[in-house]
Amino acid sequence: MTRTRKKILEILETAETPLSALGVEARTLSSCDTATVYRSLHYLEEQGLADSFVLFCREHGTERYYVANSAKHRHWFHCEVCHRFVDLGECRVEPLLSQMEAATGVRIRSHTLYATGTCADCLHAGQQAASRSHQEGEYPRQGE
Amino acid sequence: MTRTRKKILEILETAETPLSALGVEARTLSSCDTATVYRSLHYLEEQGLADSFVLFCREHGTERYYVANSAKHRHWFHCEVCHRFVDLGECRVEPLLSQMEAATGVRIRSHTLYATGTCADCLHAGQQAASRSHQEGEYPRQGE
DNA sequence: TTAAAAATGCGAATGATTTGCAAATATACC
DNA sequence: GGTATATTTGCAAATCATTCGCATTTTTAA
Repeated sequence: MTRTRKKILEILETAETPLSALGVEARTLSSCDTATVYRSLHYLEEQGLADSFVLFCREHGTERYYVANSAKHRHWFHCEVCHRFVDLGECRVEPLLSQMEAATGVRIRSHTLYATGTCADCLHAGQQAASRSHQEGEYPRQGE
Repeated sequence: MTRTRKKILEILETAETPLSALGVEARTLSSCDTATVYRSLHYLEEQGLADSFVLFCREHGTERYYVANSAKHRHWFHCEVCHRFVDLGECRVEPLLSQMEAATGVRIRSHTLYATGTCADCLHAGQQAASRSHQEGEYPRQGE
């Protein structure tokens, strides 16, 4: 493995949350070219050293986020207000997916699950705002 | 609601699978401009009449797919070989998400879950190919 | 060390999605 | 119903993440 790829893998491993390609590039202090970052991330994913998922948010648009695959597979929450990720813990949908596989005859190779909404911090900030302005209402819950 | 938006909603409602914006445009027989299709899909989603999720696949890259929100929220499987969607049935992760909400203090507004791999049809085609060529192996199962 | 293979940097290209603006359509009001 | 106002549509140009071609540099294998 090349120096560049090692460095990028290390960035993913030490990050506490998923990173976009641009986030990774920033953490190399722009010592790697953008194209190289993308190619390295693809490489790491092919090698099973990284996982990724695509997420859309108003602020950042559609971007792909990467996490190191060193620990157990986890799922993430993305705050629509502050745009930070919150760890939702280890994957617990495997059993459901196995049932779906059995029911439909498909062979699942990978899955993507994430949730979006408002994180605890922003929720508190919002409630304070609500008590001041009486404007805050309930967010309807919807799936995707 | 305008004629255009009605037509696009109807396209989503009669589609058996999620559609990309370009898929929707094709089904209007290109009678709507691309920008209008995108704007209408955004409108329908804002109104809660449609849901969407972003999916990456080798063949089509990163695209956003839309489904009508008339029926119960469902989850989808995307075949990496033939690129068709397979219905995985009604959402069954709500209870898990509620637990995650309680554990982390976040407020979930929406979630995305889909799986990718090989559909039953392509699996059979692949097995036939395997019995001829002795090339087909196991796909490692991984999450995202 | 040394040739061949693979990776990197740079700049240009791609492709989905968005935006500005003028024309067309829908809605509100008389 | 008919007109004024607000909203939507079409077209073309712009964005933005991501990818690609190609010359140069780094790795790998012998």
